[in-house]
Amino acid sequence: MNTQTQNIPSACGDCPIRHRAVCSHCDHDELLELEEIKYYRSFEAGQTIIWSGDMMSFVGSVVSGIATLTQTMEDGRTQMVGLLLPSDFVGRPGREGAAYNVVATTDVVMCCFRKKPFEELMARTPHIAHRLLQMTLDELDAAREWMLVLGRKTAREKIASLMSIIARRDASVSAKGGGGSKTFDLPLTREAMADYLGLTLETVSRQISALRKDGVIQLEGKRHVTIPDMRRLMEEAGDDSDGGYLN
Amino acid sequence: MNTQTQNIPSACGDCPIRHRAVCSHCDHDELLELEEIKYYRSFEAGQTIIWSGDMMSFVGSVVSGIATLTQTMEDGRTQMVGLLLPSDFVGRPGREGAAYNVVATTDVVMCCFRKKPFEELMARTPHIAHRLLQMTLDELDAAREWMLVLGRKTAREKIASLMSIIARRDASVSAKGGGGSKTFDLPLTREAMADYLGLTLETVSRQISALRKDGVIQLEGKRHVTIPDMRRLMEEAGDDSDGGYLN
DNA sequence: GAATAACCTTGACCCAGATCAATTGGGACG
DNA sequence: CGTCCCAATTGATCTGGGTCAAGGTTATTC
Repeated sequence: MNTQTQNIPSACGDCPIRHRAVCSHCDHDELLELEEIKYYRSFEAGQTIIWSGDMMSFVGSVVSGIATLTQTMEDGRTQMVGLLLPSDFVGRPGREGAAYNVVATTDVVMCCFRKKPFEELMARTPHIAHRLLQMTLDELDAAREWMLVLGRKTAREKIASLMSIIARRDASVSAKGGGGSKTFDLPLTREAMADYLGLTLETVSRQISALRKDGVIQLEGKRHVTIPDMRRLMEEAGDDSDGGYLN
Repeated sequence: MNTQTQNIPSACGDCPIRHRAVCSHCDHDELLELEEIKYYRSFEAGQTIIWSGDMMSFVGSVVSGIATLTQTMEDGRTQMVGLLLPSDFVGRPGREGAAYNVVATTDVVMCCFRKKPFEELMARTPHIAHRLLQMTLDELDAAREWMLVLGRKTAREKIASLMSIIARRDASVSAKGGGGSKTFDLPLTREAMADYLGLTLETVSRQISALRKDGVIQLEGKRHVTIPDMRRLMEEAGDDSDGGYLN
């Protein structure tokens, strides 16, 4: 029952992603121009936002909710290639067709721009182009990080890596700081995690159980996760521990 | 013994990558500015060009030769996350440290720019920033393509995918066109292929032998490959065949 | 509150690819 | 010409994660 009213910002000044999205470097005048051509769209959980191969008439930013980028082979094997959180950019200026499926995992609100006007605006507005370059470089880094996970990590390390990534950008730090205990809700089903990690959903389930049994994570219900010790989790993920991520 | 003289272009006008690199959209004046701050560096096969974690004082383009981007875990597992061919860009404007190892696979000549001056120039020169955005978006697409390979393809499909990628951008089309027969030299050792594909070198060797036995590829020596039928190779790679790649 | 349907967990078995190990082939060099 | 070295091949065996199958949990609907 997805009847919860999604709060759609009226003006860019109120926008929750104002300072992280493509528009974050824009000054007042540029923002006014953007405001001219923007419009909001809502999508329900499960709905496909863009079909791979389709013409793409708009680009935009995720305002709220979570979406995934996936690639699928003819025989149905699918691989997630991106996880879109609020402020992430969708679409590719300067290209006609979409290369991936974009699917709403939760209810999603997007701030859209028709592609043509946006491209023209971008040509005139270095702030936007520059910010988009930054964001694209960040995504490229994330994709390469993920290639290491997919190519070389064990199933257990993969799960730990996923938990650590979600924890780092999604989590609320619990009251008793100490070793850095964090809590969050998994935004993905077991199957979606499997598609992200190049595993089967059974293996995902087993490894989550194993990490729970070993005390690396705690579960309440199926989705609510607590990480008692981030450092421990990072070790399990095979990451350069002590990499300075603690907070 | 790598004593072969590497031909270093003297002026940008003579440069073999003039029309594909970051500078490809530059007009005459912009090119002059770039020419001011550029310098060439040569690296021998096997030499590390940039160490992960090091300060990066320059950015630049590969002029000739082949280099790889790799990530390594503490226990030695390594994953290649990029293959740099002539005209590819190295380095990340707006970031201090290098995130990956860059290693010369063959002798390499690079056209370098000190980072600071390049960043300033970029801020003044939309043509460069725009071209860099394009190239970064292309790399991101390639990385995501590769995530599907790493996460979901079998060893045989992985090898076929690698062959098909190298063939598509590296190959000379043989005289008798027909089904599109192609020939090229593998620029990578079996071990490097393994690191690219998330496999062991033994598995790479076995699968190459299998594809040879099945007539999908032909080998002369260990490196020289002929693809008698590109369409067949694409099928083996599990790619959307008939995707319109034939030529 | 029973029925349906997602989603998740757990078990038993199997196989693709890893691991360990031996051998081959092909330059470069004395 | 032999030898040294390194890349590559091939074989034998092992195992992590896939596959197939059987429940278990919640939430939603009537």
